[in-house]
Amino acid sequence: MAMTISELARSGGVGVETVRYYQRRGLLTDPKPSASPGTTGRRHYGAEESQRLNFIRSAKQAGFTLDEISSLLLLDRIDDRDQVRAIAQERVAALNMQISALSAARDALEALSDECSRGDEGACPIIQAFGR
Amino acid sequence: MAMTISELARSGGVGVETVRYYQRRGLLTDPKPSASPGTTGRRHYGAEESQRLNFIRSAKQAGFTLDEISSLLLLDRIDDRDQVRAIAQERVAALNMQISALSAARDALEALSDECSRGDEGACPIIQAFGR
DNA sequence: ATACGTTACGTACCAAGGTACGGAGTCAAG
DNA sequence: CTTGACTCCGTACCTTGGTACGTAACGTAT
Repeated sequence: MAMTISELARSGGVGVETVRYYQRRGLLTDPKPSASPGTTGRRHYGAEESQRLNFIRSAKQAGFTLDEISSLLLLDRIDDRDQVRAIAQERVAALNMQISALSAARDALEALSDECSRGDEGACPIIQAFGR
Repeated sequence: MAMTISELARSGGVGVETVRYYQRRGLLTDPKPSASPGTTGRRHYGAEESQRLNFIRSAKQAGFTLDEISSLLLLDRIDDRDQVRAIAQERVAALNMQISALSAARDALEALSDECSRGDEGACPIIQAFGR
């Protein structure tokens, strides 16, 4: 359960440098290196840090910025349900907009690509049509 | 029809600096300043540049990088339909994947947000659940 | 005990896509 | 004819999210 930094990184599917970067950003706690084994000890991480790291990964996939993730972690610490929910719903709304935008772009692009393969003369209408 | 750079920028919904940046990147042609009005003339832009700028905007929304947009414009100039179509379909595939990923994230986030508003005790389960 | 792999720490660098700034010239309206 | 807005040009800087590098000290397997 006690992990070194590289084990923690592996458990979260990121690199060691990324873990350190998150620590610098305050997203992961930076435990004092335990002085037990040597004079300059190494840091040890447990399940909690691993969970935090996984949360960061999921939240990033959901489109949260590291700053927003930072806020979420803070709000979780101070137990502010309402704020957490508000941020989450804001993100859901943003995701919905983004999904529509991407869907529209995909449909347009697909239609144009089809048109492009049907005709034989001249350039693809993609640039012309997309430039409207 | 003859526009100054700021009119062109406005027509494309971007800033003047962005137009210049696109010119530096080779995405927009950089016409020689006409020497007709003064000694050091200003550049004049027409419908073609405006269309290109609009194309860039649309393509960016569809998730193309500026480098890819650059390629598309080149392929359009040399009339390489097949390549244009191939790039477009690649992008369609990427868009589909991205859309699924975002939809999954939205669904998860929405479910968690609902759960969060139902319970009353303790912290929102968002961090815990997302951290799995 | 010696070599190899990690760790810690600090600093520098990267890519993408802009955005800002300074200085000089120029155009257009009052 | 003066004032203010705009242009040109070059260069520097910004944000986000990392990645790389160098040094020194450590710990583990042989």
